[in-house]
Amino acid sequence: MEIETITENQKVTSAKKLKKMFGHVDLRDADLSCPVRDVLAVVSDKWSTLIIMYLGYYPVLRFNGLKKKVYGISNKVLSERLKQLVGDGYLKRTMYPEVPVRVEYELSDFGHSYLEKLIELTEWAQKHKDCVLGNRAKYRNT
Amino acid sequence: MEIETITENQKVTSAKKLKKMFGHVDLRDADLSCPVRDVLAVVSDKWSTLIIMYLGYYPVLRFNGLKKKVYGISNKVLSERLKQLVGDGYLKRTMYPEVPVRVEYELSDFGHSYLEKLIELTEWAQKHKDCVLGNRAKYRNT
DNA sequence: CGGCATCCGAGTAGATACTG
DNA sequence: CAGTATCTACTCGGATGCCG
Repeated sequence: MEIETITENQKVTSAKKLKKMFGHVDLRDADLSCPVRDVLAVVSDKWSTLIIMYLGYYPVLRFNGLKKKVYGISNKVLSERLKQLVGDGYLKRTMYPEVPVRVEYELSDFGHSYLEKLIELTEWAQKHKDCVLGNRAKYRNT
Repeated sequence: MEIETITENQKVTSAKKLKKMFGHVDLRDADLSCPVRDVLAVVSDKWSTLIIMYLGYYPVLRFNGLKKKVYGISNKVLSERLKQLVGDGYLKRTMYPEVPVRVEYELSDFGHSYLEKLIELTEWAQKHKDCVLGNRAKYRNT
């Protein structure tokens, strides 16, 4: 017993969903036309994920605040990611034209919706990490 | 009306989950100690995702079969990803010592479990892609 | 057929310094 | 404070050729 058993039925269901998703898409432009890939690009990114998670934890953070939380990120990358995340609508950016300026970042509703998915995924990952690590250990005979 | 509304309650729930997840983790080694990140690494990868999805669609595929399906992937990367996916337990690799050899890849139960998560995420992405693309269009004034 | 070894080019991250 | 600019270093993907 390693993980919960996957029934044949579930497999078929998955296959059907996949068929609906890209069964009709020509293979050749699967990654060109795929907007999903595009959206998923955010998941892919280590820093973006951390930024979003920290903003789910601390509702509002400023640039240097984020920089402290997201340990190890450089100015450049943080600023890039923030711009991208704001541009894609995950974050809301509010600027207060004081002196010195104050800029606050927080999750948008869309960002929160995304965060929920991200948390689900993370929970799954935590539940199964031992499985992966176990497998990895077993194959440590290169 | 852009996306389903996120209630305050949901936000609080997310925050609590996050707290449980890494509230106790020291920031400094968040990405060192984080096994989740590790597991998530697979999601991050464009090719791995495609491989897993195609194997959810076609139950069994061989090297060159995969290469045809996962259009545009190079031998090197395919072989790397396969090795990694097999090593992490997502895929099962069966070799038939015929001449010429035949090697078949299929999803393990763990892989199927992962695929379900992946599909969920993809469905979410599809549902929200317009939102992202819309946002992106709005911010096209750099 | 099912890969692995090698080389090369492009993109990306990181560190540091500087500006409104 | 909230970034931008620049330079370097390194990784990663793609193409090609070879081997059991």
